Parts: sequence; C-alpha cells; structure tokens
Amino acid sequence: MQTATAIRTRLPAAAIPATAPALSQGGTRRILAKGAELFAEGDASTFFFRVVSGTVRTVKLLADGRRQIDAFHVAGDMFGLDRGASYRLTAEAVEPATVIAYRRSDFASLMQRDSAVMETLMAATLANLDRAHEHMVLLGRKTAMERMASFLLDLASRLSCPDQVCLPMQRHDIADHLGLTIETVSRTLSQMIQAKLIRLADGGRTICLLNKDALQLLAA
Amino acid sequence: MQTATAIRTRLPAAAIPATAPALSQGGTRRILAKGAELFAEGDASTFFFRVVSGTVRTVKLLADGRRQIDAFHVAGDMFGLDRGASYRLTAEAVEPATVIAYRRSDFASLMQRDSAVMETLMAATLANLDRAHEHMVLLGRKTAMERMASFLLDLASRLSCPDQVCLPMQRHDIADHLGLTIETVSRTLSQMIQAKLIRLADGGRTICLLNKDALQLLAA
DNA sequence: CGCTCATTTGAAAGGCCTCAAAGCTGGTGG
DNA sequence: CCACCAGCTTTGAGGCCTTTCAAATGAGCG
Repeated sequence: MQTATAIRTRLPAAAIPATAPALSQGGTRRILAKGAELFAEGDASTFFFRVVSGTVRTVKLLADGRRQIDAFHVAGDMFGLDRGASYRLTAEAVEPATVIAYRRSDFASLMQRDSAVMETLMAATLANLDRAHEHMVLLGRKTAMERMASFLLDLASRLSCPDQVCLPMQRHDIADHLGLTIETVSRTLSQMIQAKLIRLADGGRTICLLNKDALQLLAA
Repeated sequence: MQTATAIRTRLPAAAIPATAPALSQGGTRRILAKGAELFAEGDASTFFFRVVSGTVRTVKLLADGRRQIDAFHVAGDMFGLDRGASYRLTAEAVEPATVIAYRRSDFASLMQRDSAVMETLMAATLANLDRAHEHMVLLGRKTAMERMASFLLDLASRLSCPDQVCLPMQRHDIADHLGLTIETVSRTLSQMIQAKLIRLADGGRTICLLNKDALQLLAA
C-alpha cells in the first residue's frame, strides 16, 4: 500500500459514536480490495455493514449504463439496510476497505429484547436519509460549481481533515455522484484553482481547501 | 371542496398496510388547508406524521429561494421522522389533507416494550430512503422526458389509479420535484400529448396515461 | 363578467455535455 | 534505474438540452 492510501484511511471519524457500541458484539470483519463488490442491486439482503476503514460507494445503474452514486461511505457509516428482502443498490469498495458485516437475521430476535440495537439502526438509517435529502437539493437545484463546493466541504468534514481532502475516488466517481461528467468536474476544479479556492497535490488526488469561507458561500 | 379534490383523495392506497396498525392506538388527527405548513426546517421535531388523505410535500430551500421538493406524501405515507431534535425539511399541504400526528416522546418508552412499533417506523423510514435513492437517479442522470415519465408512472402506481393520474399539485411543484423549470415541465407534457402518450383532462389537472408501456420505456 | 393566477408557447441565451486530443501518473518490464 | 504503456485527467471546440425572458392563452373565483 502506498503512502497516499495510508493517509487517506488514517482518520476514522466515527459518524455514529454514541450509539454504535450497541452493535459491538456481533458481526464479522471483511477486507475488501479496491473495486470489490460487496453486493449488487437485487441480491438477497442477508447482511448490512459498517465501514471500519476505507471508502465504499453505493450505486444505482440505469439499463443503458448511466450511473448514480448515491453516497460514499467512510469509517463509521452504515449501509446495506434496505427495504425488503433484497438490496436496492450495489455496494463496491472505492479503495481498499474494511467493513463489518452484520447478519440481518441475527438482529430480528435481538431487537425485540434490546431496543438500543434498533435505535442504533434507526439512527444510522435516519443519517442516510438526511444525507439523501441534502444530496437531492444538490442534484436538483445546484450548479456545477455549487455541487463541487458542497462535495468538497462535506467530504472534508466527514473525513475530519479540516483543510485538506484526500480523495479516495477518481473523477469518474465524483461525476457520477454529483450528476455531472468527468470533464465538467475537471473544469470546475480548474476554475477553483484559478480562483485560489483550492490547490491540488499528490497528483490531483489530494485537494487543499485554501478558502473555506468562499467555498461555503459557493456551496449555496 | 370541488369535485376534483374529492376524486383525488378517494383512494387511500395503504403504503404500509401490514405494519401500520401498530400505530393505531395513538396520534391525533389534524385537518390541513391547502398550503398549510405542518412544520418548518429547523423546528423542534416533536411529532411525526402519517397521511390519511390528501397530499403533503416535504421541501428544502436554498438561501436564494431555489426549492427542492424531496417527496410528495399520499395516504399511508409517513414523514417527519428526522435525525436529531429538529426537522431537516419543511412540510406543507399540497391540497387539503388529513394527517395523524404522533408525539415522538410517546414512542420512546413504547418502543422499548413493543418492537412492532419500532419496526413500523423503521419500515416507513426505509421506504422513504428507497424513494430517495430512486429520486437521486432521476435528478442526477435522467433527461426531462425521462423524469416526467418516471414521475407519472410512480404517481399512478402510488395513487392506485391504473391509467389516470389526478395531479394534486401544480406545475411549479412538479418542476421543483423533478429539478426542472415549469416551462420545461409544460413543454415535456406537450410533447407527450403530441406523441399520444398522455391526454390532459380537468383543465390540465388530470393526466390520462394512454400508453403505459411506451412511458415505461421512456422512464429509462 | 372581469380579474388574477396558472399554464402554455415562443425566441434567444447559457451551462453542461459530447467528441476529440494532449498531458500526466503510476505501474511494469527491460 | 529508466523508458514505455495503459489509464486517468485536463483542455479545447462545438452542439444541444434546458433555462431565461417574454407574452399569449386558459382556468378559477369573486
């Protein structure tokens, strides 16, 4: 593993710190290689997951190949809790990642005795729903520049790197998350550089936020 | 109340029929006038709601007035269950509506004894999350025509009117839901009429789906 | 019946996409 | 250790879909 990845994964910001311990008993650890698929849309949903390190993307595909990445999940995030008996989206590792898999059936009985478990899952699901709401505003109503600014600030806060974002994903993933093309993503970043809002490092994989206040204004 | 509204609200399609009865004990009924605000983003979230009849929209606003309607809630749907102590979006009646308000604090203790209640809320939340995922694909990756087709088919299925959609909302709401402008919504509908996919009735408030198969293909 | 608001339609502009090619990066093998 | 290769990223030019601005038409209501 090269240095860049080590840096990217060194800060596991616990997204659900207060309630997550309720799940500490069960679950099995899984190591994922870059690009590995955890589950696909339509698969029987026997597990749900929590990210320990690395990044996982959840994806929806249209018949003609168009892709929408609904979220990037980082350390502490939960995903794979879907309605019904099968997954509604596909999950893949964006970079080498470690997750903990919880068997759904194990919790059916556990939840009846321990409401704390259920509340943990509820909190995680509500967190995902909240992010989805925010992302719908971005996709439906923001310009390319606003989307990019929102994305960078969001990622910076979630990775708890105050002024620096080590992007675990490539431009194509960013584009499919923000509802843009890779060219527009690249052009938008170039404009931000020109405006001295950001600076690229590590061959374009790391973005230094030079002016967070201005980015915040841009994020609309 | 005019006839159109009566028709629109006469079919309460139970979205969560199996589990909803668990909530039948509590809650107080509220009658909402058209446009009435149930709660606003940032308000303390003391209640969550279930639609009995009519339609409620949940909305997010940007500082400059741009609006994104994340969902239209019809009979049987639940909304207002947000992360944290305050609502993350605003809820307003699209048309005259009846909802049942459940006090959040009443359920904190109830859930510990009755896991069925918690499961009902979880199922409702997962349903909302699922819709959000589907809508993100629409907003991020579909064309105006595809968005409109998807919207009409979705509404038709949820209102359980096989081949007819009685729109409770006006063009402006549709536009803010689909990430378009009212002009584009209108033009897209006109194109669909020309292609004999739909037919307008009731002064543009009712849409007859003349060719659902073709619409399904268009929805992508 | 007239007023107001919603919807439709038109024309022009703009932002993002598509197509295309050059520039970089990182990994591999000589 | 360095050159080469494949894939990712950036940049350029042109086109298209949606938006913006504007005005006409239609519907609901006092």
